[in-house]
Amino acid sequence: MAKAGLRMVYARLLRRYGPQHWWPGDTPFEVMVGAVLTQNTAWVNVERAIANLVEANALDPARMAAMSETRLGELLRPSGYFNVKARRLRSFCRWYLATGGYDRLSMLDTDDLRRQLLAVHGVGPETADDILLYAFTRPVFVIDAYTRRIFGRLGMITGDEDYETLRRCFETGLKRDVPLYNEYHALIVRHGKDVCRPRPLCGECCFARSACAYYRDASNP
DNA sequence: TACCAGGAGAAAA
DNA sequence: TTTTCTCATGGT
Repeated sequence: MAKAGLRMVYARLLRRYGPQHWWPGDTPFEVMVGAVLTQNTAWVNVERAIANLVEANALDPARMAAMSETRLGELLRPSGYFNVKARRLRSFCRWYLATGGYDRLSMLDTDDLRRQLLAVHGVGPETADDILLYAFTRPVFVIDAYTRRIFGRLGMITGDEDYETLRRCFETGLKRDVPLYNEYHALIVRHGKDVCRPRPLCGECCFARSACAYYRDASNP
């Protein structure tokens, strides 16, 4: 993928939306919990589930690991897939405690930490990379559905490449820079929510053609 | 009413 | 190995 194209899209997204100040979460552990809960789920519903955890004084790896899946599922209900996510979060918390928590995990190199995350039940490539970038501040580019849709419509990718292929595309096309990866992914999500929807909701973005007319038209901000 | 949302794992082909 | 199915609440 053309490096100039990647830089151009970033510059235009940043100019249009400004810094997004991601990830919403007060602690690295809360970021990790949010990364699991947001799987195929709107963030507003994740916030409700996290609020339930805080209210129950359960936003803690030891307490979540000790809680029954049924009880944890009740707290996670607003985020959807609550039975699935209760099991995944308990698996994650058991792993997190067994490995010694944040300080010990921070000592691992990025590749090793990524391999360990991917071995946890319920942590796939996107969730692992969310955690690496936003909780451990590692230079890993997160690929999500918005990334595929936006860059597919721009004609820069086909959109059906496998995850690792796309991650390499972005990481080799951009300098290894945590603040850049952080902001770029946040802007992609913002633009995806804003105008680059699955179906046309406004005239700003072309949904009928393979390329995105919005970014082809240099007069747009 | 139908679609969509910051995926992942299991089952089926 | 690749594709399809399942999980679920809440907003638009």
